[in-house]
Amino acid sequence: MAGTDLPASGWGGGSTKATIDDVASAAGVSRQTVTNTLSYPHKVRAETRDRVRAEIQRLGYRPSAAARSMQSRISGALGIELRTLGPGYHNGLMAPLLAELSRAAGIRGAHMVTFGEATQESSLAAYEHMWLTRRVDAFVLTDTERDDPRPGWLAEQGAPFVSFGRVWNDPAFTRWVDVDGGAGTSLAVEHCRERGYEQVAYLGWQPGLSPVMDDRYAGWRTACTAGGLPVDDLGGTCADDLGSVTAEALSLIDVMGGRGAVVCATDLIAVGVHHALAVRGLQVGRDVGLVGFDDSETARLHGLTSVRQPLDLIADQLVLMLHDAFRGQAAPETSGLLLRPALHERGSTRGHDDGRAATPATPTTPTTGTTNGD
Amino acid sequence: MAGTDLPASGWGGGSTKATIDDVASAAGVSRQTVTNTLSYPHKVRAETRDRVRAEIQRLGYRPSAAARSMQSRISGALGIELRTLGPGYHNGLMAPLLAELSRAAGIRGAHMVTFGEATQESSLAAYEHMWLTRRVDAFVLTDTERDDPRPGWLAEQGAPFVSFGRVWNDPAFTRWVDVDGGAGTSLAVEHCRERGYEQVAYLGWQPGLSPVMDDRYAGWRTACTAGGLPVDDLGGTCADDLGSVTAEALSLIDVMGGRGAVVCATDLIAVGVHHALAVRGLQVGRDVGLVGFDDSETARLHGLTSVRQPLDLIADQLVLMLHDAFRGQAAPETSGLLLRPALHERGSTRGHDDGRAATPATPTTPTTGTTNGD
DNA sequence: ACAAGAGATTTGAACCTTCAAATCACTCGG
DNA sequence: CCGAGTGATTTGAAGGTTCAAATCTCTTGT
Repeated sequence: MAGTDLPASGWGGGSTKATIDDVASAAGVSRQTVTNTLSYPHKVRAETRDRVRAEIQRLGYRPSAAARSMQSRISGALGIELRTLGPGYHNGLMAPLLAELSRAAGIRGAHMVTFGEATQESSLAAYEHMWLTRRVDAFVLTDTERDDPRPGWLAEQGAPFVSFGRVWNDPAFTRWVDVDGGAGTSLAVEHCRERGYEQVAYLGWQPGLSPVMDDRYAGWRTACTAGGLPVDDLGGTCADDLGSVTAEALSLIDVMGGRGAVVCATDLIAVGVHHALAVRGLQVGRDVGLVGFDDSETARLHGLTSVRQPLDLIADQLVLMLHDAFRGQAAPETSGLLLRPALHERGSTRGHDDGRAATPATPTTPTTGTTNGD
Repeated sequence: MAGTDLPASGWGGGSTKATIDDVASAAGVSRQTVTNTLSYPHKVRAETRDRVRAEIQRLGYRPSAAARSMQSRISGALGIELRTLGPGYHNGLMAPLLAELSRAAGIRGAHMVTFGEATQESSLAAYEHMWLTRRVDAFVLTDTERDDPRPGWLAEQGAPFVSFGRVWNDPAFTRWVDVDGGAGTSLAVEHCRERGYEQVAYLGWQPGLSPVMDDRYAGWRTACTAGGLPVDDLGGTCADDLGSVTAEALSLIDVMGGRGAVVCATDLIAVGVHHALAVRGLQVGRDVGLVGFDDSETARLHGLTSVRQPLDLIADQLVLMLHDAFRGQAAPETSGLLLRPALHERGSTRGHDDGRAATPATPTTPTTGTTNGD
């Protein structure tokens, strides 16, 4: 037995679809005329064009992405890493962002390719593989950390990339889009004031852990002082567990005397505060206002007013920047793009009910359909 | 001005990387010898092989995915739709699932491609595009609904596909992986009993809305009757807003007299129950046990015991099935694959504290790093 | 009626890889 | 010392597309 002597690849079969030659011979023209019909219609006589188009339609012809990308040396794919370990795995924003990126890329004829290693450290190997095999033209980075090795490595390889979130290593790198978290919390403070809450507290992670969170804190502080609101003893700090959140929330509520509002660094923290309010027998909205951050599913269920990141715009801009980067255009000189979030108002900041109609908490029946998650 | 007369595509540039010919001439051999060195090393003399390998290393050569896939007529990509509208957009399981799929596909030399239309209805057009351009070899379906048009269309096109979640249209279709939700809630009931809760209530969406949710309900009911636990008046039904959840939770708690446990259809519902407990002044775990579903980030923060879907296995199996489907192997005859979830135990079912040490709620400091979400 | 030119269409080449077939270099038995 | 056989390596072809250049077919002015 000689052995079949094939490499242990995979993905055998493959079905047959119409090629450009099929269309050409069916329409009685040459390859190039078909190409022209698709790309430069004005170069083709109307009569021929119609005939070719009819055949394209009939045969369901579409240019093969592989052949096309080989010819052009452009894959039309943008890579984005998804980690199965560490933070980001449960990042509730990742799926929606990816959906928006897919949409935005699609408009430009590109698509998103996800990849990821199981091991946390050797993530660069995955980038290298995607890049050297020309599977992707460029990368979208997310969850960039301080001293993140990826930007440096990509730049070294000459691989175009953009980042969702500032690249803290290198202030000279301007191809990033970020959300102005400070503007978000400022917006929240302003909103609370309008709704009649006299004091606005803040609850977030301890300073110095994350620039993003520090930013949100700063936005609260700025808006309060600008609006003549007190800040002393109203900036609370908690860890990432409910006990810590509840304890700190109770303390803040007591400082404010049970009337006021709390702006939170995340929706999850806001839910913790909501919980603390229940413990104290206070009603969210009427007694104490509450604002979350990220407008997650949790916020919706809890009727939480929450700061909403404009994921659609973010995706549009990231893809646009990548497009520019890939075409070798110069990066914007000044800085990246800082987008302003919006506030999604719900019942948790309806105000102290002076008989005035309140924004309802939009009760809905569960959506039908077989979602395997929540 | 004649005009540049180029199609309005995009993604201009493209950087130059080593090709197989570069390696060949650098090593003083022919193309085929390089291929052989990579795919059939035994066919190449050891000395030559080493020389070629050294050049491959030095030049950073990797076969171009496009050229390769054109040659083999296999793209090595698996498509998965991400919607920017409707349910699924905020499905907290999607990102982790996709990460696991990317990992699992990577092991077989494939990768995931995401796509999606902005418009909800014409989603088939996106599938058609991905398929006819041969950008993907096969598809992974999620969030299949009753009367979902996609399975039928894909089958018609001869496009291989698998589904995460049963395909309710067609019981004869067996290429699916799903989580046995009933087993999950049964597990939860059993766990609660072990921890000393005498009654176990259930709270979920109203029956008939979703087969997945009905399944979870059935699991609870089965386990209770099998274990000699009462079920009358303990199966609660709520809508998708906190008010409804809280009201129903309070009623269940009162029926149980403040001692017992509540198994919930989702983590979000469990948080609502948690909230109701706070309103009644009851302590979660010690007084009333609480189990969620999906082991989301919310569950972690709240110290909720939760049913965990084995996403890594799910992804492995989906990719494996797709691999088989693509190679034209026969589908499994009996049925799809129903995986058993596991229980991630946390403080919310620590039991009525008889002095015995309790499972701590794993308080942690927030992870560092610049996550833009929660 | 014919050269020039414009418009329409076809041919040739290249993109990079892999498979199949052909060639080359050796060793060994007769 | 030659033909056969074996192992190592090279050449040819194909896969589907697009660009550049070549060819063909008219129309128009003189």
